[in-house]
Amino acid sequence: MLWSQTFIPTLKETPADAEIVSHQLLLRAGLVRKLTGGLYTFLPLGLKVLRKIEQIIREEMNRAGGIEVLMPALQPIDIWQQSGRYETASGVLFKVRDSARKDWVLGPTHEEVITSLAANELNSYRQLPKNFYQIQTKFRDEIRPRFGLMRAKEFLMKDAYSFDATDAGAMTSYHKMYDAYTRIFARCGLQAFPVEADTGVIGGNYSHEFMVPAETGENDVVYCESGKYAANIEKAVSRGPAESTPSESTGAAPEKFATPGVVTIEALSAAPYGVSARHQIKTLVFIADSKPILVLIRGDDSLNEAKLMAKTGAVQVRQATADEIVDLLGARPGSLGAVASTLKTPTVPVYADEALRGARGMTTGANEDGFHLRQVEVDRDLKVGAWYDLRTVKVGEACVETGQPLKIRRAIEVGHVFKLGTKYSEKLNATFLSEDGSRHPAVMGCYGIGVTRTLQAVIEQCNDKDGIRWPVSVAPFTVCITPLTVTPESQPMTLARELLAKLAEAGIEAILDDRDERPGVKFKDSELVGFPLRVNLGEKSLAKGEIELKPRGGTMRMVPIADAAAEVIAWVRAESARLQG
RNA sequence: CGGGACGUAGCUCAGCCCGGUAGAGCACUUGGUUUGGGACCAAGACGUCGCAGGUUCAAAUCCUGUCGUCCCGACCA
Repeated sequence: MLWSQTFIPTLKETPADAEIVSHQLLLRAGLVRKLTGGLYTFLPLGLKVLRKIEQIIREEMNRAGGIEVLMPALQPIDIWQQSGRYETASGVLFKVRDSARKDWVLGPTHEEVITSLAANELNSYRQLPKNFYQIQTKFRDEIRPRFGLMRAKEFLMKDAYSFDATDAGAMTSYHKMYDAYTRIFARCGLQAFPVEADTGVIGGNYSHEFMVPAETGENDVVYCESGKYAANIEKAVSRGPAESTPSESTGAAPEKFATPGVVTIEALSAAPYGVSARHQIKTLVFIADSKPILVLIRGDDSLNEAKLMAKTGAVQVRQATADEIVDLLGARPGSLGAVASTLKTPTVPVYADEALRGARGMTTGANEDGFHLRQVEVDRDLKVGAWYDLRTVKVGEACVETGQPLKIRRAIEVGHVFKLGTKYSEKLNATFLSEDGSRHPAVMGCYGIGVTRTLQAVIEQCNDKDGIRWPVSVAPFTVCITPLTVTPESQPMTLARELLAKLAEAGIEAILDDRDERPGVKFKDSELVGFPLRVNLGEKSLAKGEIELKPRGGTMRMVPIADAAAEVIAWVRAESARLQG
């Protein structure tokens, strides 16, 4: 490929609306251009990278037994109503109306479609297991698209769906995908690691996310340095808070005291009250699937809403408004409590975090503005409907596996594997006949990789002050041939064309920078775009019979003209081998 | 949806506070000189100052509304 015959609009300056380095480099290296918020055009080099990532995914999915299909992006709403997600996922659904005024959905994911297919086509245990996958555009009405391709309204995703006859079979399918994902990210040159994950609206009961460590990620990962435990903070557990919960008896009954104007944990910890956060019970009011619930957390802990949803099985949870709270409890936020004798509506369900078990000598709101209760004993004074682990793990707490202090870091989620069970197969009638003639719903799994997000994650992880540093496996071109003179019959240009042809013969994709630009411009551009290896052909070196090999981010090496092609091929093969996993 | 910032040339930005004929650098066009790390000189082209309304003799500048973008939060498969 000749540089002059493709389209690589590099930018010297950083675009104002790109905040994080990978987004800036996507634009500066001429890989993508924005149409509007959350929608991007892939330019030739960006598209080449995308295709290479897709190819790696295809190879590994095929190796793991995946069968490629392509499903419609435009979907009828009835299957979404059938699965129950027309309501629960309505926040991200793009809906469109046709000329007959019928409504459709632009697919944000494809469980409904693939399960409909399975319902029709997979009728016998003899056909199982099956694992279908596709690489396809997804549409999600993200509330706030951001960071370029990281969170977009339209993006490319690889999604796979497995169908098994048994739970054990489903676990095998799951682990095949888990292993395939490990290989895929390694081959893309990404350091990605699996963590235990919450399943969210998609449902199911077992799940891992593949995370790329990055400060700009949108996820917090809790991990133990031993490597024996890692989990998304939405799911993470520990051996409990660093400081124990008070359990000493302090009195025969709760005692009401005036706390005018005190509506925060901090204010109650300060003089003149001096009730440490650890001695307080935080009472939160949520509306879970349209019904109010009380959630109790120790004062120095914070509620983990993902856990609340997972543990209570609620599909939609939101904080109650101030008015709803006054209606329910007769007091405003800041004076709320769950002490049974103060509850205006004693039937409201009360869920408490495990850390509050057996707590005594606690202080909590009196459900009367400006008053709190002290000497509260949880077992004696409260009616807790259910105990759950609802708190968010904090740095330094003991790892459940090793007891070592846990750490937290930010990360980008590039892949997610779920064991779904029979949630969708039951609702959409994807059943099969087993050997004994009985009918069962297929046991499903689903597995996603954000292809466009993976592309950007590679940039986020592989860059320096000069630009991108593509791993050879996904680089738009592995070699950039750079003659410093480009007049057609000059020695640099002649040798450059010969080298391009020899590399092509060896199956190596190179780009020849035939632009009539000063050397500095070409060097800067090739480093910005991030080709793994640059070959300089300049009059000075050629006069000495040498060609220059400059790996991106490495040191220059001179090789005899005659050996150039062989040296380049050897370098590329060695680099590729390193990523093959 | 709440909070914040910003919309001026293709890009990065100044001008706005304090109203008075639209600016710089880069990019682009032409000519010349250069040619191993984002060259230099000269000439040139490029704008309904996001949009709509208002105040005013006069609005990029002040006021109101609106649209868009980015960030934080909420939300999020």
